[in-house]
Amino acid sequence: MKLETMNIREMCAEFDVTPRTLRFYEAKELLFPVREGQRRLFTKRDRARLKLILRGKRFGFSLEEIRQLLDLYHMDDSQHTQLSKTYEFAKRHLDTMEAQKAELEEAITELKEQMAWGADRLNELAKDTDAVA
Amino acid sequence: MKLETMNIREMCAEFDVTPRTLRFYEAKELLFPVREGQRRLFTKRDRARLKLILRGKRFGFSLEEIRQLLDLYHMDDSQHTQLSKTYEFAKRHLDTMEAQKAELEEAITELKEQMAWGADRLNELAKDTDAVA
DNA sequence: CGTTACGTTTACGTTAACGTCAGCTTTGCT
DNA sequence: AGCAAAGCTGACGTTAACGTAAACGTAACG
Repeated sequence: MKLETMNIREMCAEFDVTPRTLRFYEAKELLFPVREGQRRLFTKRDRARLKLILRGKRFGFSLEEIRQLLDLYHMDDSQHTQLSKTYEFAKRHLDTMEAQKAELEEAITELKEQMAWGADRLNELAKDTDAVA
Repeated sequence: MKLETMNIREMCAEFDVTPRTLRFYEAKELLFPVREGQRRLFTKRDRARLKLILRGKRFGFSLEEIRQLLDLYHMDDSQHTQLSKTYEFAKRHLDTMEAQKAELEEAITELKEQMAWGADRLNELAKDTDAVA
């Protein structure tokens, strides 16, 4: 079973992106599909990376930042000398993510407060309408 | 005390942005500084909005999305007819933020796992080095 | 064996979010 | 009065992240 690979259409369908996007990510060295003739075949590794790429984008990271981060999830023993450096990078990244989480929680709280205020206004309006009716 | 307003320099200093950015945000109707002659004076309201703008950016929202969201924090009684609509919009936004929070937590967990793996590698390397030494 | 469908490369176009620069006012200081 | 600093308004430049279109390859299908 060599169904480990997917063609470009299948990738697009699974991740809801365009072919252009996948080719663009390859050009930027975010993905490394193998070739069958001239066609691209995306491996399991590419799918794992793409998932991380899209997630990173949702968090507001640039593709360049994401490219660096991807290495964190592909550390292997061939990178002994870089491992320590990569680990430090990961740690910093973790810090920013936890900061982001804290800020997000604050934002959620504030928004909820605003919505409570809005709900009160709506209730008052409803009461007025009832009184008139 | 009319120190409620700040000039453009003070704003830049406080929020670490350039004058160009503030003028740009005004052009995009994200900020509404009053004018003293031709100069801009940023009010407390502008500062509150800018804070939200910058936060929104850190979460990966576009300025246009942010512009819509800003109204949520400035609902007043002059918007009776729009209040309900705005409230629904806020609710959807809250959902996306909570989804984002969930995803962020997942990402943090995964990254920690990767780092644990990396820490193990580093420990092994240290042991090998000790054995040789 | 033609044509339809899918894929490729190359290259120019587009949008968002500012950066940068030129030229004009206004203000504060001397 | 003179002049530098701060601010203003265009207007063009720039970068990231793709979109879009042209021109070509090739594999399967009727």
